[in-house]
Amino acid sequence: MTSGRVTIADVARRAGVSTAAVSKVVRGAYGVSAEMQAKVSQAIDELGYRPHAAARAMRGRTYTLGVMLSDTRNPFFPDIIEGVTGHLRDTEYQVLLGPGGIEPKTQARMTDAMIDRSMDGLILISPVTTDAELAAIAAGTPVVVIGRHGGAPAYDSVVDDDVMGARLVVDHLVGLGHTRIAHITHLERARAQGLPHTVRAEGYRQAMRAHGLADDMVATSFTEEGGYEGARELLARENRPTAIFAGADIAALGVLRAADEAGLSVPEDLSVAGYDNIGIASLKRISLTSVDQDGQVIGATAARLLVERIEGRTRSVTSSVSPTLIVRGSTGPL
Amino acid sequence: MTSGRVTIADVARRAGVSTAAVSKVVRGAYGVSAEMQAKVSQAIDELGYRPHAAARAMRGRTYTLGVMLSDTRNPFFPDIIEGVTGHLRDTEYQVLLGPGGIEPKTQARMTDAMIDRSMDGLILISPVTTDAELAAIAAGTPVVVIGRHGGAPAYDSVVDDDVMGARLVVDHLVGLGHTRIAHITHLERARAQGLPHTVRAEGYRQAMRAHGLADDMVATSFTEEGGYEGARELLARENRPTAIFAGADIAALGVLRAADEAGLSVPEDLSVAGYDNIGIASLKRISLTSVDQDGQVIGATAARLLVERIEGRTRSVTSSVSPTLIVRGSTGPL
DNA sequence: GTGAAAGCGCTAACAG
DNA sequence: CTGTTAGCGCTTTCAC
Repeated sequence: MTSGRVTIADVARRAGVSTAAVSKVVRGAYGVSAEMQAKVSQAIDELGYRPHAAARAMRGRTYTLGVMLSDTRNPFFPDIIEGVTGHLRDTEYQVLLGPGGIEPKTQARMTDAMIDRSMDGLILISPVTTDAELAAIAAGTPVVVIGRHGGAPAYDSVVDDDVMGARLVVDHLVGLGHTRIAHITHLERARAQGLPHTVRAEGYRQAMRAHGLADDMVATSFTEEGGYEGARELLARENRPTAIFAGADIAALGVLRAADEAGLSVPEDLSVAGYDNIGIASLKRISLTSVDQDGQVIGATAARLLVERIEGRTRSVTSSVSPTLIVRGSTGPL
Repeated sequence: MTSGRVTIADVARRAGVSTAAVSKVVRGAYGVSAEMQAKVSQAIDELGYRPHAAARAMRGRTYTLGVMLSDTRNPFFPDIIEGVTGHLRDTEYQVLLGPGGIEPKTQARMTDAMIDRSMDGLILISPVTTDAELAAIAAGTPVVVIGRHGGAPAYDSVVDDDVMGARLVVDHLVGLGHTRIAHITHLERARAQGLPHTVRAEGYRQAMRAHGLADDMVATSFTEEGGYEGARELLARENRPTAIFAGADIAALGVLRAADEAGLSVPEDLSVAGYDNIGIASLKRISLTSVDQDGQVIGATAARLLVERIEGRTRSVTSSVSPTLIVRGSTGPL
């Protein structure tokens, strides 16, 4: 092993060509003869040359795409990530994930860090930020936003049709005879709009109104604990709901805990539904009725749109994925 | 907004100093007067200057640490990540996660990608690779390996005492009167040694022998499906085990599903224990007895060791974290 | 204590 | 089709 790293100059010397030629071969750029291609490729293999990403970043691309995760703990993310990496598997792009946390400040720090590192494009999952900030980011770097409704010209969007998802749940519960159907949503401190929970809550409200029913919402957080607290509050009411629709499965798990503790049988005494159809929802012991949004398709779509943008598309695209209702044992007739 | 990005030269011009001076102030390097410091800082704020990571990478550090994730779906990871990011919160370092997948090949591709991107250090979580490859990586970049026993001089290690964890489970089950205690482990295709599942299996075997009992293992995978399949196989035996110890909670969830489907009550007909104490293990409906390894501490420790290495330590360190047994409702007397 | 200047490895014109 | 050359933004000697 030589002292330093193998550079393009080493390869050029070995192959007896110029550094520019090596650069072209590496990038598969136009204008190289087959002979040159062969010589250089051989030298690359012999020397074990690997392009230095930072040096590339100074002039061209980094072939790095960043995915900003808003909450590492959300079991829905692995599906999206799998969709993204799966779509990019046979390309030159590498995917790096940035744990942004749930605070606007930490998320902003993360996106800044990704931009500082010259990433070629960014996928932001449910970013908690203002439209203005988002537009500012997208002005300098190709961006695809996942899970935020009401797209903007500056970036592409991939969303689940959350209004439809919420309606599917309400229709299902009403069909079972329920009328006192409560909803647990996520309390947002930031002034961000069009986030999934907001739209789900709005869809819930619309669907209830369409059935001539009064809505009943409580805002905690999309965590197991948040669902638990929300359910405790709802179940303590004198005329308690007979069904609870949690805006996320993770919160629905908390609802189930609260029901267990209150000695209520599910679904006999209380029907429970969630959203996201996370893996454990299908466990027999959980058997949670949930809305499935196919994270893999969402992730793959986001990756596709991002690459298109990087490669030149400027017209904004919004892709909407239709959810489906998965009925399981946690919901039943009144 | 000017056409290009704000560079160190812009700041220097504004502050009326040299670029070298600005560089020193930005890095907090030795040898700058308070006056200089103030002038430059002000110019940085006014211009909104941000250091260009790629340019820095050409000469010095990138202030980027990479965490290679071997399986995004493992619910145990968020704890580790939280520990890592928490420890690094008030430092200049940024953490980027690399989804390496479960294949040796994809993991290698990921670590290569991280090295190409000049990351200052790498944390590898349960990497599936040979000791030789690991040593080669660590020769060029500071590395901390999580969850792999039998450390090496080239890198630091943070491990859970898996032998102890397995013993805790076996002792607990034997104390409840069980003698036919089976273990579900992960089938490794690669020739990697010292991975957690291997050590847990070995710990299980040792503990069983210490009690004068015969071991009974089945190797599938640490997934919900793997646990399900393993349990199906075990429960189909004529003299079926009365207790199943799964090497990971995620697999234990599959065991519970198999038990439910077979019409077996837990823990009356079958005791089930897992490992990792993932969040949902505490849900009343799951109530899984499990071994807790405090991922936050593991993550924070790994981050601390990595920074120490980056800053010059060369002596290898291995940090072992003691697990604890969390007894819940899934295990009971025979 | 401060500044001038030489690169780090690569890409993008532009000549040949 | 191939080679020469000029930087990208930053850090780092080394003079002053």
